[in-house]
Amino acid sequence: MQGEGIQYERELNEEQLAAVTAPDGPVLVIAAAGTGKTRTLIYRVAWLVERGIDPRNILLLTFTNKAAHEMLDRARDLVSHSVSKPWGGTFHHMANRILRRHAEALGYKNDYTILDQDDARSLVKTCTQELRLKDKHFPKPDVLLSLYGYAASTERPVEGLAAQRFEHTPIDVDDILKVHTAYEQRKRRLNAMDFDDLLVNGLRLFQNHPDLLEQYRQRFVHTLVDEYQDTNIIQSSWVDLIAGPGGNLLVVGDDFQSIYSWRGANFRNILSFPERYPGSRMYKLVTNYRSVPEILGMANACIAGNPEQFQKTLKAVRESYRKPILAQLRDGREQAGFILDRVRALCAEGYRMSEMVVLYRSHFHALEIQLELAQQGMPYIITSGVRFFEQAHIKDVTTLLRLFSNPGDELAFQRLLSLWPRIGQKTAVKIWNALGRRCDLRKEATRSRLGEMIPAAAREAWNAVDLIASDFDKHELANDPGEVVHRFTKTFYEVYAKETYENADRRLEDIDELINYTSRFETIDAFLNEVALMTNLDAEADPMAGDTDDALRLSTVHQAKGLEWKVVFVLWMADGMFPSSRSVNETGEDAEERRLFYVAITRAKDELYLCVPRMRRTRDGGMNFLTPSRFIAELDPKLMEQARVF
DNA sequence: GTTTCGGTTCTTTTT
DNA sequence: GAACCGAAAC
Repeated sequence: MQGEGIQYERELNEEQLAAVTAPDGPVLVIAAAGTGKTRTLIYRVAWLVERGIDPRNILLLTFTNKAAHEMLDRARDLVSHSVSKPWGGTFHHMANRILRRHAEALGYKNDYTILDQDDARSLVKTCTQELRLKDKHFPKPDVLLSLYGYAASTERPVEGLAAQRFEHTPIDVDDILKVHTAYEQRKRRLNAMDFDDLLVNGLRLFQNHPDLLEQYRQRFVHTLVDEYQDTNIIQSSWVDLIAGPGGNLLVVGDDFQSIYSWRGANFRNILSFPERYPGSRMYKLVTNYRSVPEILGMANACIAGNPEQFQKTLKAVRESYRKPILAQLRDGREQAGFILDRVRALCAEGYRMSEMVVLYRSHFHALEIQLELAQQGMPYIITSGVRFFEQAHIKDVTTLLRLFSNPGDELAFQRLLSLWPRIGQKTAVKIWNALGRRCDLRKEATRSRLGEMIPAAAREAWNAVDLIASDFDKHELANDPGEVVHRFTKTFYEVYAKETYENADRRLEDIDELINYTSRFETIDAFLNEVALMTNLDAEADPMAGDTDDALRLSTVHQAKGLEWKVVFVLWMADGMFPSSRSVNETGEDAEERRLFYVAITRAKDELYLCVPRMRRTRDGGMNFLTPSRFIAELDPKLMEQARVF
């Protein structure tokens, strides 16, 4: 496709073409699963550029880094004749990009630190400890953080939410608030923002500084938003401001696939778009190219009864094939056995392992099948719970970078010192305070004072860091994050890892991969700025991914969103597991879980297997009988085929 | 007083 | 895995 040669009529269907060539002004595109949503967005960008819009004046917003990369790459290919490139990235990414230039307007310094989940967790933990609230029944940092995060992303006060959530517990809401206040103060003192702060401050910046808003409004003549159904109120307000009333805003989404309400997403943002933007146009994409009609039939049926949605029915274009298969199984072991058998049979039919996926509600549901796959030597890839950049060893080796970049980064300081022998939390805090709550390793005076305070057992470890620090300016290490990590690993962490971890080799390989990855960044600051907003390496960077061998993928349904496979297995279709009892109990509804089930079904192109085990082993060795998932029970049995198992 | 070690328990979903 | 707890070691 060479720029001017895009044949819109030939390359798009009627529905897509209408959306792509929509006139200026607000546009809502309801794009059901597998109807070419990404294609539509990309062609819209191309179309705008062809009509004379400078790509730099186009803003493309997504939720995940992966979607951002995919779209920006494809859009840039399509408009390759143009010199400039569209702006784009995740909401967090864009907020960060803007805040880096204007954070001072909100009382931060522009070199603020971004706290990832792990950092935020330890900060909340410290706050809880300092307030002497740490006892058995006090909520864990993760629980508190999810509450605070939910409050931030729904613009509701913590107080009311806390009262609600801890209603039938002895927990004092005042204590929850005290920790919250302490956490907020602490972040300010550290000049740090967590993920929610990025969005909240991004919005505040535009609300409080109309001059800045105006500047960016002029910059972004056209705004496009992907997965609009997953926006929270902060994100949608931010988009409203950037676009302005009647602005050139095109949002794409599918209310059927809204699955992030637990982190504040509000699918009413998409439902109310027509009212919020009077005169907006709406386009619907319902022609599905992905799945066979049998799978679409089930998808349509499973979601139809949900309340509050834009009703739509997926239209099939593919030829009739096999019905989805319902496999009734004894327990998790039989389930694993069944899947392995089917995978082998399908391979014999000509499918590749990488064309199949095993989906489940929660990570721990995949335990048994993982064991079975490993035992039988079948290759698999799992997108696990812990993200690449949040693994202990990766965080360990980046602490030094953080401290060089921001000498006031207390979290980094404490993590670094805790790696050394005979230094735990208490000692680290003591030394930090003695240094004046700041540790600029580039200053020789700081280094010698630190050296004096280190316990004898930690001397050797300290010397390794001292050496890197004294070389820092001489060798311009600020411009070489990989070199710093490399030196740190060679002179200290390699030995530490071997002493600490059973699987040290694998972890050291990860570190090599990390060093390799840093080469694309010119400075430590540039690297750190990106790293906090990244999740896992293989989703981001093509050099690492791509060449993975043919393997079966295991994934949560959430992580599978937007992807497709020829064959899909869904595990543990039992009430309490899918739908998750926790979700149903907390919200009192199962509509979102049903949407999640819809997402799972619509990932499948050719074949779909729903596994229903009858019982599950409990931790104490007993057996639990399971009720088949309501999502299966409410479907017409004619929509599926019973599997003969063994 | 602190740190370390060993055993135990628990895992929703993500930027 | 990794967070947690209690007990032993420094």
